[in-house]
Amino acid sequence: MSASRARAPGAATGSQGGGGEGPPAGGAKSPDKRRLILDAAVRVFARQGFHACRVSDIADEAGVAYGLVYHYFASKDEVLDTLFLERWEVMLQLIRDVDAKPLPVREKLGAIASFIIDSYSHDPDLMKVIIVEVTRAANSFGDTHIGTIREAYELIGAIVEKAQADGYFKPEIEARFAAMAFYGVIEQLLTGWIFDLLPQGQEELERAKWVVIETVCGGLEIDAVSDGTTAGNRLLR
Amino acid sequence: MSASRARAPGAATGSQGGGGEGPPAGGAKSPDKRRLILDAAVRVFARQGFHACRVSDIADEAGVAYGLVYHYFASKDEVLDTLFLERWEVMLQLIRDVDAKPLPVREKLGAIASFIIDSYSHDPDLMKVIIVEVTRAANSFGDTHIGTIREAYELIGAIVEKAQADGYFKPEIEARFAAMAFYGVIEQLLTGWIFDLLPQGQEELERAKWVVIETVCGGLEIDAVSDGTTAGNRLLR
DNA sequence: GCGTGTTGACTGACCAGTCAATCTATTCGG
DNA sequence: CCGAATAGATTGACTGGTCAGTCAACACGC
Repeated sequence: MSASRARAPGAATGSQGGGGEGPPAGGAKSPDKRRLILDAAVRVFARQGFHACRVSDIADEAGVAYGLVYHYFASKDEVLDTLFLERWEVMLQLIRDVDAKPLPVREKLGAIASFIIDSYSHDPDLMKVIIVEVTRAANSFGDTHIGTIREAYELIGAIVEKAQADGYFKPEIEARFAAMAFYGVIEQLLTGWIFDLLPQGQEELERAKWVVIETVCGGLEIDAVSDGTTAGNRLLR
Repeated sequence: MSASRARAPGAATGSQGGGGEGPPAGGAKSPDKRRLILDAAVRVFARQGFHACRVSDIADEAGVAYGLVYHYFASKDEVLDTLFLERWEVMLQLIRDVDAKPLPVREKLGAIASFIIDSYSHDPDLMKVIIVEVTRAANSFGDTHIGTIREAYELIGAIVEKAQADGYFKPEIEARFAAMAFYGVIEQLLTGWIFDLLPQGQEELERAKWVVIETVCGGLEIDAVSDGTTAGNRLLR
């Protein structure tokens, strides 16, 4: 119906502190059913996929009645929209913050790669859902959020551009392409973990951060220590 | 039900020569309705997405009766399976062929990147469908074809491994990771074109091949002329 | 006794897949 | 050569099941 409703004003990440499921116990209201539904949806979407699951699966997983899902969300779509936007917004903010700091490119891009990989490490299901059902779904959801997704690419592109202007990165590789390449490497690694094509111990994830930077920056940087000696030996088609 | 049927033994790419739609006219049989349906499905899947389209949309697009789709294919799924396998098999063969030739890594990987980008250039809709509906769909189809998809990664990984053994690529970046990175960059560029986030003239596509190689190989290769001087300056956390 | 939260049975639409009937081409006996 | 028999291609109305979303009623705090 009326386009997007955009609930969830603040960041609202936190909570989820303790472990148990059980009833409220404490004094305050019941622990935000809305959040309960959202978290359950992540699990269900990750397990069965957005299209293959029913709204009742989400309700069951959350342990609430079917109708309550529609009390908090206008539609099944809105549940996914909310999950995506909530997380993507956090990432956009991180990129902006990182960009604002006076750091070398390697560290800026490293911080972004780390954030994404840590996000996966912290909540693999959520990242799976975002990537599989939104980011990579050119039809349906990808189309709806294309503007938001694009913003991330542009922000990264701006970082690359600045690095080029400062003489750290080769100017002949267009910044937009470089940004896509950088993001593509990260997303493909996540995909590898999601599909279980790549080993995913804590150690591997940590090492992957280094690999991303080493691979991409290595190719983007002007050769070596900018000593002048080894510059432009084999490139320049 | 019974798993895969795997029609389409040969490659069977070609056909589709002339332009017009109209009735057969000539003498021979009507031009392979099966192919007609497959080609129509590509267009419909690309336009509406696999889940959002109805089988009747495919039949309409192909200009055949609804039931005929089921004469040639056991299910809607099988149509997509066929499209994917048909194309992926061609790519796997190309990678094997390239690997068998005695070429420098840059040229091997360049040939693979070129093939994929040319495939997109030649039939964007088909590549869009394969990437969006299969390759990146961790649930449903991605799951079904995971083995076939993985084969491509492994083949590329083997190329990287050999390059490492020959001393062209850094041994400290695991070959499997490097292969994912390489493929990830390409897929993300295609995604950029599919979503219209990146300019896509013939010139851009051609240039992209170079960017992929320059970026990835640049990061993977042992620094410059392997002089020993600039090695391991800032890495090794 | 009002509003927010909560329940779950119900409905209306939608669509994958079926099937009996019709059409077309090819074979073959006479 | 012709017409009957056979097999495959083609048609589209119909069915059965599934599910997103609705709604009337109930719970409960203030």
